[in-house]
Amino acid sequence: MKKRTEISKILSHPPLQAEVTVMGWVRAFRSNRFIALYDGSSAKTLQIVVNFEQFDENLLKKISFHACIAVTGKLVESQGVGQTVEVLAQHIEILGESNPEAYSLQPKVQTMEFLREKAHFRMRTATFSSVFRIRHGVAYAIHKYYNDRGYYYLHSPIITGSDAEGAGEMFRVTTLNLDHVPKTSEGTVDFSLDFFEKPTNLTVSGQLQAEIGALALGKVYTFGPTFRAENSNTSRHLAEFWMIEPEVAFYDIEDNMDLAEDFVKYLINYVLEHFPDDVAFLDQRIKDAEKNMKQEERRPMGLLDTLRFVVDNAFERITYTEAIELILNSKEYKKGKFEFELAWGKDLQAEHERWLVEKCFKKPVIVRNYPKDIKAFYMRLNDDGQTVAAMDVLFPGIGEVIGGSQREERYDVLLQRMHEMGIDEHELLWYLELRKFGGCPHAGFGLGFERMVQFITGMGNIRDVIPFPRTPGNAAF
RNA sequence: GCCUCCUUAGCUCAGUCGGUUAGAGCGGCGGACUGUUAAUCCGUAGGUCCUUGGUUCGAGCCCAAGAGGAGGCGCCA
Repeated sequence: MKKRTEISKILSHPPLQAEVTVMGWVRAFRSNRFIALYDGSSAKTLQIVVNFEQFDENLLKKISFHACIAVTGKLVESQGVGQTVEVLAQHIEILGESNPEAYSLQPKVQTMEFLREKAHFRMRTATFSSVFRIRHGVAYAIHKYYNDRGYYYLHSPIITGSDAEGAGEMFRVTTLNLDHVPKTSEGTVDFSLDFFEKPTNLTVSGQLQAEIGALALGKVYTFGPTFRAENSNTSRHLAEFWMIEPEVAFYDIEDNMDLAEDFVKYLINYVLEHFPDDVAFLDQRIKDAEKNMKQEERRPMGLLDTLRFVVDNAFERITYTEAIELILNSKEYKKGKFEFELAWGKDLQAEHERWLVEKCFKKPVIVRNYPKDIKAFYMRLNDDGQTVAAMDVLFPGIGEVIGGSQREERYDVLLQRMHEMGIDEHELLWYLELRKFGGCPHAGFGLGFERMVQFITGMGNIRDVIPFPRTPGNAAF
């Protein structure tokens, strides 16, 4: 294959007056003369100028929307205002035709719902290519952040024999013949004949295994797929999503909050620094879409301004008890603007979290020290005996992006909490033994990867920031 | 799991009180133009009004069931 130059390289260091060969797909062909070509390497297109009198008419007709072409020509300064350089085409080859009469995408704004059903084509659009470039950037930045700080990447298992995490409904993993399920003499499923000789599921969290790592390697993180079989139908939930779970020995809840805040700010900064064109495009895309919307439906701030604001300001840190008081004393609550009643001991509803973030503080909020009864068994009991050292990081628009805690390192207290919450201690003997032998204070959290990408890209639906979303009733592609 | 809304041309939608031949923009196709940036201008084709059943002289419109989709809530990341 002839050597090609990537569009991003041409745009960043233009080899003016040199002959270049570019290969990519047609985003637009205007006036039978100007091709906007993209090849995935940049959010920007490269303008190809075609002197149509010099080319065969049949060839020109095949330069249609999303057709794949190779162009050789001289790179020159552009005469137009929309771009700095352009290629004067000397030779054009059609690598892959795209018959516009039959092709399902069109050069116009199409709805996210329509494009979601065309997942094999949607990545070709400007919006989705920007989203997935940024998604890659966030993933890379996660590894870079932890690697640069001496953390070890720990691979927690995807198939788990434990169903005690309590993080949600699980997907069963089995090789049993579902048409003829073997039964025990009691009539229950005989899992001793299954592949693992016991019931197994897809993981809902790598946290408990990460704790094993933290108590040996000091600082670890997991970053992998997790699965929840909840029948969740919202723009913030997926059945298959990716989660980052750092776990750190000798960290308490304060250290944990510092880490969470520093971490997410780093990720946003990384994208702002390395993907400015993509962020600018998505920012403009949202502004264009909001032109036809009422004032109250628009975002309070543009995407770029929101990201800069989050990076430049300290997150608000309050306790659960303070949060309850703020909400109960708010004029909105007194006027009955909230759907759900609130009282100490009840979990904050989405509307309460949104009020704290978007109305009260107008910035990300970390809420800590929740009542023990509404949180998981492994969270460390505070001295008041009523609350646990849990923390949630709440973001505007998408709510909870991080949930974490200082873990209960005291064997007796942990055992007691497991009994209180009906957790079978025999299932988690290994977890208890971590406390019995060489235990120490430690803490960690889980960051929802797609929720983070959703926030950074400003996409309204989490299904549009993962290439192939899995949701109830949908596992296409 | 619960609640609400939607389904009309390839796409996005309009369609009045139930009334004759189903409307627009974009896209496609044909042509004109040629330094465009969502190019522009002229012309043109394109419809199982989601499906099934019902009410009615008459249904895109009303009723019922089903299918598909979206939004909100809960669960959480």
